[in-house]
Amino acid sequence: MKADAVRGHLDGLLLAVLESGPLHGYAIIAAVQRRSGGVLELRTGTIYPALNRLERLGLLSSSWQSAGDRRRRCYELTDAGRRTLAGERSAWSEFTTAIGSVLNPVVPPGPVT
Amino acid sequence: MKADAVRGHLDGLLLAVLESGPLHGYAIIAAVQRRSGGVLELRTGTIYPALNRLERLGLLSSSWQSAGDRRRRCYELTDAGRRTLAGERSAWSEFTTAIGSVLNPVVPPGPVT
DNA sequence: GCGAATAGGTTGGCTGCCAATACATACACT
DNA sequence: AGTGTATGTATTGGCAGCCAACCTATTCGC
Repeated sequence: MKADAVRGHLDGLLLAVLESGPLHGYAIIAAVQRRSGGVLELRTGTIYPALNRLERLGLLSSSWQSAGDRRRRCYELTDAGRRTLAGERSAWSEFTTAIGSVLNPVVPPGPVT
Repeated sequence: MKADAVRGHLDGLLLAVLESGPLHGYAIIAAVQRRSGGVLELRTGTIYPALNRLERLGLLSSSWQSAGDRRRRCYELTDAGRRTLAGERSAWSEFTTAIGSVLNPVVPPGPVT
Protein backbone atom coordinates (compact mmCIF):
# COMPACT_ATOMS: atom_id res chain seq x y z
CA MET A 1 0.00 0.00 0.00
CA LYS A 2 1.56 3.26 -1.13
CA ALA A 3 2.21 5.69 1.66
CA ASP A 4 -0.44 8.38 1.43
CA ALA A 5 -3.22 6.33 -0.08
CA VAL A 6 -5.72 7.41 2.55
CA ARG A 7 -5.55 10.97 1.24
CA GLY A 8 -9.02 12.40 1.23
CA HIS A 9 -10.53 9.55 3.23
CA LEU A 10 -8.83 10.02 6.56
CA ASP A 11 -11.73 11.80 8.25
CA GLY A 12 -14.07 8.93 7.52
CA LEU A 13 -11.62 6.42 8.94
CA LEU A 14 -11.21 8.34 12.18
CA LEU A 15 -14.93 8.89 12.62
CA ALA A 16 -15.64 5.23 11.84
CA VAL A 17 -13.33 3.74 14.46
CA LEU A 18 -14.76 6.11 17.06
CA GLU A 19 -18.28 4.94 16.37
CA SER A 20 -17.94 2.03 18.80
CA GLY A 21 -16.86 4.29 21.64
CA PRO A 22 -14.17 6.74 22.77
CA LEU A 23 -10.55 5.98 22.00
CA HIS A 24 -7.23 7.72 22.54
CA GLY A 25 -4.71 8.46 19.79
CA TYR A 26 -2.63 5.31 19.89
CA ALA A 27 -5.72 3.15 20.21
CA ILE A 28 -7.15 4.85 17.11
CA ILE A 29 -4.03 3.95 15.14
CA ALA A 30 -4.26 0.37 16.42
CA ALA A 31 -7.98 0.13 15.61
CA VAL A 32 -7.49 1.33 12.03
CA GLN A 33 -4.62 -1.08 11.56
CA ARG A 34 -6.55 -4.00 12.99
CA ARG A 35 -9.76 -3.35 11.08
CA SER A 36 -7.88 -2.90 7.81
CA GLY A 37 -6.17 -6.23 8.22
CA GLY A 38 -2.84 -4.60 8.98
CA VAL A 39 -2.77 -2.68 5.70
CA LEU A 40 -3.31 0.87 6.94
CA GLU A 41 -0.60 2.12 9.28
CA LEU A 42 -1.32 5.73 10.20
CA ARG A 43 1.29 7.90 11.90
CA THR A 44 0.87 10.34 14.72
CA GLY A 45 1.73 13.20 12.39
CA THR A 46 -1.26 12.11 10.37
CA ILE A 47 -3.93 11.66 12.98
CA TYR A 48 -3.26 14.33 15.61
CA PRO A 49 -3.68 17.31 13.29
CA ALA A 50 -6.72 15.57 11.81
CA LEU A 51 -8.25 14.92 15.23
CA ASN A 52 -7.71 18.54 16.22
CA ARG A 53 -9.33 19.68 13.01
CA LEU A 54 -12.31 17.39 13.51
CA GLU A 55 -12.71 18.67 17.04
CA ARG A 56 -12.59 22.28 15.84
CA LEU A 57 -15.33 21.34 13.38
CA GLY A 58 -17.43 19.99 16.26
CA LEU A 59 -17.39 16.42 14.98
CA LEU A 60 -15.40 15.13 17.94
CA SER A 61 -15.01 16.03 21.59
CA SER A 62 -11.93 15.19 23.63
CA SER A 63 -11.20 14.81 27.32
CA TRP A 64 -8.12 13.99 29.35
CA GLN A 65 -8.31 10.80 31.34
CA SER A 66 -5.90 9.35 33.85
CA ALA A 67 -6.26 5.71 32.90
CA GLY A 68 -4.59 4.03 35.87
CA ASP A 69 -1.28 5.79 35.65
CA ARG A 70 -0.81 7.36 32.27
CA ARG A 71 -2.62 10.44 31.00
CA ARG A 72 -4.65 9.86 27.87
CA ARG A 73 -6.62 12.13 25.66
CA CYS A 74 -9.80 10.37 24.62
CA TYR A 75 -11.78 11.37 21.57
CA GLU A 76 -15.49 10.82 21.24
CA LEU A 77 -17.99 11.22 18.42
CA THR A 78 -20.50 14.04 18.68
CA ASP A 79 -23.93 13.91 17.09
CA ALA A 80 -22.65 16.07 14.28
CA GLY A 81 -19.77 13.64 13.89
CA ARG A 82 -22.21 10.76 13.59
CA ARG A 83 -24.10 12.58 10.86
CA THR A 84 -20.87 13.40 9.07
CA LEU A 85 -19.84 9.76 9.28
CA ALA A 86 -23.03 8.78 7.49
CA GLY A 87 -22.18 11.29 4.79
CA GLU A 88 -18.64 9.97 4.51
CA ARG A 89 -20.00 6.47 4.05
CA SER A 90 -22.26 7.43 1.17
CA ALA A 91 -19.48 9.54 -0.36
CA TRP A 92 -17.20 6.53 -0.14
CA SER A 93 -19.82 4.38 -1.82
CA GLU A 94 -20.26 6.88 -4.63
CA PHE A 95 -16.51 7.22 -5.00
CA THR A 96 -15.79 3.50 -5.26
CA THR A 97 -18.67 3.02 -7.67
CA ALA A 98 -17.34 5.78 -9.92
CA ILE A 99 -13.71 4.70 -9.95
CA GLY A 100 -14.65 1.05 -10.09
CA SER A 101 -16.89 1.59 -13.09
CA VAL A 102 -14.03 3.16 -15.00
CA LEU A 103 -11.44 0.66 -13.87
CA ASN A 104 -13.58 -2.43 -14.34
CA PRO A 105 -16.35 -1.58 -16.81
CA VAL A 106 -19.46 -3.75 -16.83
CA VAL A 107 -19.13 -4.01 -20.58
CA PRO A 108 -15.84 -5.85 -21.00
CA PRO A 109 -13.61 -4.07 -23.49
CA GLY A 110 -13.58 -5.91 -26.79
CA PRO A 111 -11.62 -5.00 -29.92
CA VAL A 112 -12.92 -1.68 -31.25
CA THR A 113 -16.35 -1.85 -29.69
CA MET B 1 -17.81 14.48 -5.54
CA LYS B 2 -15.07 16.57 -4.00
CA ALA B 3 -12.68 18.05 -6.50
CA ASP B 4 -9.46 16.07 -6.25
CA ALA B 5 -10.87 12.78 -5.14
CA VAL B 6 -9.11 10.84 -7.87
CA ARG B 7 -5.77 11.67 -6.30
CA GLY B 8 -3.59 8.61 -6.46
CA HIS B 9 -5.89 6.72 -8.81
CA LEU B 10 -5.62 8.81 -11.94
CA ASP B 11 -3.09 6.59 -13.67
CA GLY B 12 -5.36 3.59 -13.39
CA LEU B 13 -8.28 5.52 -14.83
CA LEU B 14 -6.29 6.66 -17.85
CA LEU B 15 -4.86 3.23 -18.52
CA ALA B 16 -8.28 1.61 -18.13
CA VAL B 17 -10.10 3.77 -20.68
CA LEU B 18 -7.28 3.17 -23.16
CA GLU B 19 -7.62 -0.58 -22.85
CA SER B 20 -10.36 -0.67 -25.50
CA GLY B 21 -8.24 1.17 -28.02
CA PRO B 22 -6.40 4.44 -28.72
CA LEU B 23 -8.05 7.71 -27.74
CA HIS B 24 -7.10 11.38 -27.84
CA GLY B 25 -7.19 13.74 -24.87
CA TYR B 26 -10.74 15.00 -25.10
CA ALA B 27 -12.05 11.54 -25.83
CA ILE B 28 -10.30 10.26 -22.72
CA ILE B 29 -12.04 12.88 -20.61
CA ALA B 30 -15.36 11.97 -22.21
CA ALA B 31 -14.77 8.24 -21.72
CA VAL B 32 -13.97 8.64 -18.02
CA GLN B 33 -17.02 10.83 -17.54
CA ARG B 34 -19.31 8.42 -19.38
CA ARG B 35 -18.05 5.28 -17.67
CA SER B 36 -18.26 6.89 -14.24
CA GLY B 37 -21.87 7.83 -14.81
CA GLY B 38 -21.04 11.50 -15.16
CA VAL B 39 -19.40 11.67 -11.73
CA LEU B 40 -15.75 12.09 -12.69
CA GLU B 41 -15.03 15.22 -14.68
CA LEU B 42 -11.31 15.45 -15.32
CA ARG B 43 -9.71 18.66 -16.61
CA THR B 44 -7.06 19.08 -19.24
CA GLY B 45 -4.65 20.36 -16.62
CA THR B 46 -5.13 17.02 -14.92
CA ILE B 47 -4.75 14.56 -17.76
CA TYR B 48 -2.16 16.08 -20.10
CA PRO B 49 0.68 16.15 -17.58
CA ALA B 50 -0.37 12.66 -16.49
CA LEU B 51 -0.42 11.35 -20.07
CA ASN B 52 3.03 12.79 -20.68
CA ARG B 53 4.31 11.18 -17.53
CA LEU B 54 2.82 7.82 -18.45
CA GLU B 55 4.41 8.05 -21.87
CA ARG B 56 7.79 8.88 -20.35
CA LEU B 57 7.37 5.78 -18.21
CA GLY B 58 6.76 3.71 -21.32
CA LEU B 59 3.19 2.81 -20.38
CA LEU B 60 1.67 4.73 -23.29
CA SER B 61 2.72 5.67 -26.78
CA SER B 62 1.33 8.65 -28.65
CA SER B 63 1.03 9.63 -32.28
CA TRP B 64 -0.35 12.64 -34.12
CA GLN B 65 -3.28 11.95 -36.36
CA SER B 66 -5.07 14.22 -38.78
CA ALA B 67 -8.61 13.00 -38.21
CA GLY B 68 -10.40 14.55 -41.17
CA ASP B 69 -9.36 18.11 -40.59
CA ARG B 70 -8.17 18.55 -37.04
CA ARG B 71 -4.89 17.34 -35.63
CA ARG B 72 -5.23 14.94 -32.73
CA ARG B 73 -2.75 13.29 -30.48
CA CYS B 74 -3.78 9.71 -29.88
CA TYR B 75 -2.55 7.70 -26.93
CA GLU B 76 -2.24 3.96 -26.95
CA LEU B 77 -1.48 1.35 -24.29
CA THR B 78 1.87 -0.41 -24.50
CA ASP B 79 2.43 -3.92 -23.20
CA ALA B 80 4.05 -2.45 -20.11
CA GLY B 81 0.97 -0.25 -19.71
CA ARG B 82 -1.26 -3.29 -19.86
CA ARG B 83 0.76 -4.98 -17.14
CA THR B 84 0.69 -1.83 -15.04
CA LEU B 85 -3.08 -1.64 -15.48
CA ALA B 86 -3.41 -5.12 -14.03
CA GLY B 87 -1.35 -3.98 -11.05
CA GLU B 88 -3.50 -0.87 -10.63
CA ARG B 89 -6.59 -3.03 -10.58
CA SER B 90 -5.33 -5.26 -7.81
CA ALA B 91 -4.05 -2.21 -5.90
CA TRP B 92 -7.50 -0.66 -6.20
CA SER B 93 -9.07 -3.85 -4.91
CA GLU B 94 -6.73 -3.95 -1.95
CA PHE B 95 -7.31 -0.28 -1.29
CA THR B 96 -11.11 -0.47 -1.28
CA THR B 97 -11.04 -3.57 0.87
CA ALA B 98 -8.83 -1.86 3.44
CA ILE B 99 -10.75 1.42 3.64
CA GLY B 100 -14.08 -0.35 3.38
CA SER B 101 -13.24 -2.67 6.25
CA VAL B 102 -12.55 0.29 8.49
CA LEU B 103 -15.50 2.35 7.31
CA ASN B 104 -18.02 -0.48 7.34
CA PRO B 105 -16.72 -3.17 9.70
CA VAL B 106 -18.09 -6.66 9.31
CA VAL B 107 -18.74 -6.72 13.03
CA PRO B 108 -21.35 -4.00 13.45
CA PRO B 109 -20.42 -1.65 16.28
CA GLY B 110 -22.55 -2.27 19.30
CA PRO B 111 -22.52 -0.35 22.60
CA VAL B 112 -19.12 -0.85 24.24
CA THR B 113 -18.28 -4.16 22.61
C1' DG C 1 20.99 3.46 35.25
C1' DC C 2 19.48 2.18 30.66
C1' DG C 3 16.60 0.64 26.96
C1' DA C 4 12.10 -0.42 25.20
C1' DA C 5 7.22 0.27 25.10
C1' DT C 6 3.45 3.37 25.56
C1' DA C 7 1.55 7.93 24.95
C1' DG C 8 1.00 12.78 22.99
C1' DG C 9 2.55 16.38 19.94
C1' DT C 10 4.78 19.64 16.11
C1' DT C 11 7.01 21.02 11.86
C1' DG C 12 8.85 21.12 7.07
C1' DG C 13 8.40 19.40 2.80
C1' DC C 14 6.75 17.17 -1.11
C1' DT C 15 3.29 15.04 -4.17
C1' DG C 16 -0.08 15.71 -7.30
C1' DC C 17 -4.46 17.45 -8.77
C1' DC C 18 -6.99 21.59 -10.07
C1' DA C 19 -8.22 26.32 -11.63
C1' DA C 20 -6.93 29.60 -14.67
C1' DT C 21 -5.15 30.75 -18.81
C1' DA C 22 -3.54 30.58 -23.58
C1' DC C 23 -3.71 29.28 -28.32
C1' DA C 24 -5.50 27.28 -32.76
C1' DT C 25 -9.00 25.52 -36.01
C1' DA C 26 -13.71 24.44 -37.81
C1' DC C 27 -18.42 25.57 -38.37
C1' DA C 28 -22.95 27.94 -38.05
C1' DC C 29 -25.17 32.04 -38.21
C1' DT C 30 -25.95 36.84 -39.38
C1' DA D 1 -16.52 39.34 -43.05
C1' DG D 2 -17.22 38.97 -38.33
C1' DT D 3 -18.75 36.64 -34.12
C1' DG D 4 -19.75 33.03 -31.15
C1' DT D 5 -19.44 28.12 -29.99
C1' DA D 6 -17.38 23.65 -30.03
C1' DT D 7 -13.34 21.00 -30.44
C1' DG D 8 -8.62 20.21 -29.35
C1' DT D 9 -3.76 20.60 -27.09
C1' DA D 10 -0.96 22.55 -23.61
C1' DT D 11 1.31 25.11 -19.42
C1' DT D 12 1.58 27.32 -14.99
C1' DG D 13 0.83 28.61 -10.02
C1' DG D 14 -1.21 27.33 -5.96
C1' DC D 15 -2.54 24.68 -2.28
C1' DA D 16 -4.53 20.80 0.44
C1' DG D 17 -3.08 17.28 3.04
C1' DC D 18 -0.44 13.41 4.38
C1' DC D 19 4.06 11.82 5.92
C1' DA D 20 8.84 11.53 7.73
C1' DA D 21 11.45 13.15 11.22
C1' DC D 22 11.78 14.81 15.43
C1' DC D 23 10.79 15.95 20.43
C1' DT D 24 8.96 15.13 25.22
C1' DA D 25 7.28 12.31 29.17
C1' DT D 26 6.17 8.12 31.93
C1' DT D 27 6.35 3.20 33.19
C1' DC D 28 8.53 -1.25 33.42
C1' DG D 29 12.09 -4.88 32.98
C1' DC D 30 16.79 -5.96 33.45
